[in-house]
Amino acid sequence: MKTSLDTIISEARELFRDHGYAGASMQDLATRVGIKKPSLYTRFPTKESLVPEVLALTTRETFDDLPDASAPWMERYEMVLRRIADTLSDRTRCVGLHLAYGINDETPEAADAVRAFFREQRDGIARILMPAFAKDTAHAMATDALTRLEGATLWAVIDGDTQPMQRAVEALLADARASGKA
Amino acid sequence: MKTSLDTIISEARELFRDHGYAGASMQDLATRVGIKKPSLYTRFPTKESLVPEVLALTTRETFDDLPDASAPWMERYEMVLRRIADTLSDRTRCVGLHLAYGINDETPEAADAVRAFFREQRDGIARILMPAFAKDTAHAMATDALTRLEGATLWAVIDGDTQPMQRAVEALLADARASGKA
DNA sequence: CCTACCGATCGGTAGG
DNA sequence: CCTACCGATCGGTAGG
Repeated sequence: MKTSLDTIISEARELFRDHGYAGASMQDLATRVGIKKPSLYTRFPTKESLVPEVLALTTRETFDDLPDASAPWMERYEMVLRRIADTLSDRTRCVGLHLAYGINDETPEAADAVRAFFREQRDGIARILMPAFAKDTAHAMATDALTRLEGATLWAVIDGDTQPMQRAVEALLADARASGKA
Repeated sequence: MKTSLDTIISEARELFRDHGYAGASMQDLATRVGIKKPSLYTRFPTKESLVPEVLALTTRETFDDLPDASAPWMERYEMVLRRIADTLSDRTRCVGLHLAYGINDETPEAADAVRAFFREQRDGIARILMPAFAKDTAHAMATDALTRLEGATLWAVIDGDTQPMQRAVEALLADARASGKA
């Protein structure tokens, strides 16, 4: 029975999240999915090639099945922020941030994928805010929302404390409610 | 001529910041400071033992030479936030965050040092806010300030964009001015 | 999907 | 502060 691509990508994500790009090994990944290391290389030509797949999976999980654009923007905004915050609280670290910190000039494809990932996250959130805010404002708000949620993972990592994450969500929602057009 | 401890610690910090704990090698560090790898081990028994030193240096640079406690709290708060933000913008990544994400159960001394580092950062900022806020409020504000500054490094890393960092500083200062006792 | 293997590099040590 | 070395592990390949 062939090990599914999705299983490999999902396990690779756990390794990248917990150990970073340099700290995650192809041998560990092979062991996790129950095959030998050379078999991994029949699906993925390099370790680096796993990065775009891992991030694409995360993008899908972030934005799939949101209420459609006919729903109130505030409802959609709240849902996406809570979804991101819950995932980060649950997994402690953000795989995108760990990869962003860990990739460098020697892994340019991975670097491009990380950049694209966070731009998609930001643009996806900004689009939700577009009905109620000017384009530039929506972009800045989306950037700052991600900034606060990502930063809050620090306390989850060192203390297991997810209160800063919860405070960030509530503050962001209150800001949006206070300044957005109904 | 013996290579000074401070030089080694400072160079180790650059490596940890840019490559993380797993990605920084003792060989690279030795090459940077111009000695052979075994000579490093006459000063530091393990790679892990560099972590507390690196973070202690950073704590000193964060809090040394602030205006003393007789100065207005807002002046001291602004100075420490700008100092942290400028360092993070300048270096792109935060060494503490990269280490926090990279250490694990196999490096317990490093994990303890990272925890202590961020508690000191938070407590140092909270103490500055104490004259104007209740203790719990000051702690939460300090935690959230660090959260936002650390999160803003994301955009510095992926885009070289330091505007989110500047927005975070201005927002934090405005919040403090609005809610603090004169 | 496997066994077997490659050169390079890892953290760290022996011994001077 | 050095030369020389240790076993382990790295990403990746040959060949079936």
